[in-house]
Amino acid sequence: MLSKETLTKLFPDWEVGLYDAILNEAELKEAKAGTTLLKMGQNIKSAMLVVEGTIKLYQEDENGGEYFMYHLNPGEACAVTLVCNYHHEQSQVLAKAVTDIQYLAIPIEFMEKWLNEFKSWHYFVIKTYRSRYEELLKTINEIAFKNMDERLEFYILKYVKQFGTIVNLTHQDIAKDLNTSREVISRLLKKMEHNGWIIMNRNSFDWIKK
Amino acid sequence: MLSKETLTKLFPDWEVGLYDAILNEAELKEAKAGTTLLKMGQNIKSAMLVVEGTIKLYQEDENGGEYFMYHLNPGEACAVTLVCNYHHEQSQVLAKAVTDIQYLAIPIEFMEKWLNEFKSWHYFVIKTYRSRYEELLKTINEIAFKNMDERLEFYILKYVKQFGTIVNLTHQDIAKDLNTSREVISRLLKKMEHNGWIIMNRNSFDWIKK
DNA sequence: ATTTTAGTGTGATATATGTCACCCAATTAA
DNA sequence: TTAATTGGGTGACATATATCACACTAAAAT
Repeated sequence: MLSKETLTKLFPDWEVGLYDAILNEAELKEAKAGTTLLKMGQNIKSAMLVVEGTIKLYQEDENGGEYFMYHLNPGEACAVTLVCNYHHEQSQVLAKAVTDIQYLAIPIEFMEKWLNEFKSWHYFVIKTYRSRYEELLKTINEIAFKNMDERLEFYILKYVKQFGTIVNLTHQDIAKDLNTSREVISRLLKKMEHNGWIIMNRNSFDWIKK
Repeated sequence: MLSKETLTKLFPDWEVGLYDAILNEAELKEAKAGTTLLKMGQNIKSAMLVVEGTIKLYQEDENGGEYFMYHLNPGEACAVTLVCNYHHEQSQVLAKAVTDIQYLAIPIEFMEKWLNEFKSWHYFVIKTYRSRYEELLKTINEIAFKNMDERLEFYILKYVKQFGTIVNLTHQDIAKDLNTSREVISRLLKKMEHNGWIIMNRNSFDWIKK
């Protein structure tokens, strides 16, 4: 069950009334690792705040391509679901649970209301947009200017920062996230192994650079 | 001189006090077409609201590469300059005036203050972030999934939407914005000419597709 | 224990784009 | 008027990445 204490830890900057509003209106949901939480074009019916676990956010194209953009961690919210008007109701991103997760689902009709009622909610929304905007800028920088080897390193570093140096991903997983092919990733990882940046195992490798 | 009337037209959703605050605290500045208004890494000392003209926003990399992301028009604000805390003071984007422009410069010390004082400012900031976030998503979609011919078409369409079907850009201009080389753009435009999508002239072409 | 599947390695080749070299034509400067 | 500059066209080639084909091995399923 969700306690005010948990909320206080996750969202330390909120005002008291907002915790109550969450307790009254939000539903605490769970999802298994691997679940797709939000698809491109899907109608948004509730805002998503992460309580436990990690979510990965992707840009998705018409032909099933995906590009990984950033992680969402406990205390963070999915920006696109914080809809503050009724014009935008379609998701423009793909969201997947990477671990088992718990999240708060808040019906979007409260978004407008809470913006009026709670100053700390207002700040939270701005902070969320701002930080996600920055993540997107980094992503654009990578794709627009970097070759695949650098993008792969950047990708691995994001993983390592989240989960530690043992990278439990197959080459195919990585290839999908970077919208390239498995062979390309295999070859680049081999090169990293030669350079002494990683130690490779089946299904995983260890990032030991520096 | 800046009048309350002008402000009302540009920012119809604001509350009255906010217009007064702008009139008291903002400086109306001008810049010639081509001026760089904001560079990557530059300290942000004021928020930028467009009054007249058009600004182009770019992602910039260490080696001088640029990638065009979106336009800012009158009534719109540069999201990165709407700093609401003092941790982020470095610009992560490059902003250039494409036409002669007028803009409001608001010292960033008012950002925090106005968020507290004016509800309509708060909404304005959120709306700004939200719409820019969406632009970045589109940009990522283009770079991550599309070939240069499609990206060029998308680029031209953004121009056409802003300025009309006569595209007054050299191949070199376009190449720079898409972080590619002039020859590539020349060849793709030639192909579009063959397809009957454009009529080419020196220094410009006319987009006649459909 | 044997078969199947998933993960990986690697050569060969295709394609998109980047780079270089050079040309020509139009415009601008001298 | 002539020279210089800018914009554009195009072949040749380099490079990064995508794609195909196939082999090998560890793990999982039977």
